[in-house]
Amino acid sequence: MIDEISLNILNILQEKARIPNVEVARQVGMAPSAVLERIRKLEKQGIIDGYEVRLNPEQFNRRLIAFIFVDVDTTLVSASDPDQDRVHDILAKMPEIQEVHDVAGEDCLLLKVRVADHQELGTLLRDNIRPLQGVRSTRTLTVLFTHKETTRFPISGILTGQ
Amino acid sequence: MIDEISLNILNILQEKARIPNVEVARQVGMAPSAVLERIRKLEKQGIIDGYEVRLNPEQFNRRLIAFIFVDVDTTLVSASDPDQDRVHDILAKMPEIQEVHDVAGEDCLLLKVRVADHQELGTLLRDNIRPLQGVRSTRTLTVLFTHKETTRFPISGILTGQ
DNA sequence: ACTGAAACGCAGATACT
DNA sequence: AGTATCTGCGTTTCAGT
Repeated sequence: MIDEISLNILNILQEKARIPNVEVARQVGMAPSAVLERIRKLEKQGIIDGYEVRLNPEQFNRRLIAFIFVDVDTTLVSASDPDQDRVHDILAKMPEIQEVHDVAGEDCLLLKVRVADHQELGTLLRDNIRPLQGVRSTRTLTVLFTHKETTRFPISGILTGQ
Repeated sequence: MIDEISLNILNILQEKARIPNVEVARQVGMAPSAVLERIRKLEKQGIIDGYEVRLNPEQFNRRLIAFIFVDVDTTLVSASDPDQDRVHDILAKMPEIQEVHDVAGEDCLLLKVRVADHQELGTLLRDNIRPLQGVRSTRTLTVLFTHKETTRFPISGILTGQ
């Protein structure tokens, strides 16, 4: 279980992760050493997975988001050399591909990619995705406008595995 | 434009954002004050958008990811009170919904949601999404397994708007 | 735009409650 | 699991280059 204080600390860090420990302590009204101990514990328990810098995709010429459904022939893949990487592993290694999911009911993978423009998307599909062994077909949805995009989710005290 | 040193700093912060400034300075071989100045500048330029803590969804009972296509009747919405929030604004305010995109070619919205289980997904669809004015239908894909999920993207010196 | 010095504030350890 | 205290170290400002 996780208590109100730790929840509070996590909420503060979700707003702005790169702030001094004392500042967190002030906001929760505790001694810095106590807060530090709690944060260390949350990290060790795997509740806190890490700290990331959020970069502006626009500024790095990554304006286009696309979702790609990849129809994979799994029988073909399992029949080949078992030592070789599976399609999803190869895809996961490509830096433009941010997400690789197995989805239910469609017998395929769903990718989220972030590229500069439609030309780069075309290149990625033609040169890196379609030629993969086991890939039967792809279907691509490009994003026109993004209204919301966050990794945050509501946090509450109901913790599992505690 | 952005130079090699700033690129280096950003890469270090992408690995672990909550590290001391001196540590970054050591890794890039510069004085802490110089690194601080660069980071402040990157923040002010909007290249660095913020710093986030990465929380483990498993530990907060958010095991299920779903992608939901929401077919929206835009004519109906524009005919109603123009002051009222649009469907995508209402959806964007729901904390379980992490992403709201307009997608090309389907005349609909694509949502990414993160919930506890299929029951919670059902509740979200039935009580919060389908009743919205203008929502014609929804189609949901649930994720069976996630092979990769990151917000990182390759960064290079080719900056725009500089 | 970077270095180095100095003042200040924080981190992390310890002892104790 | 908390506070109080202390030392060493990091942060931040500023003058100089």
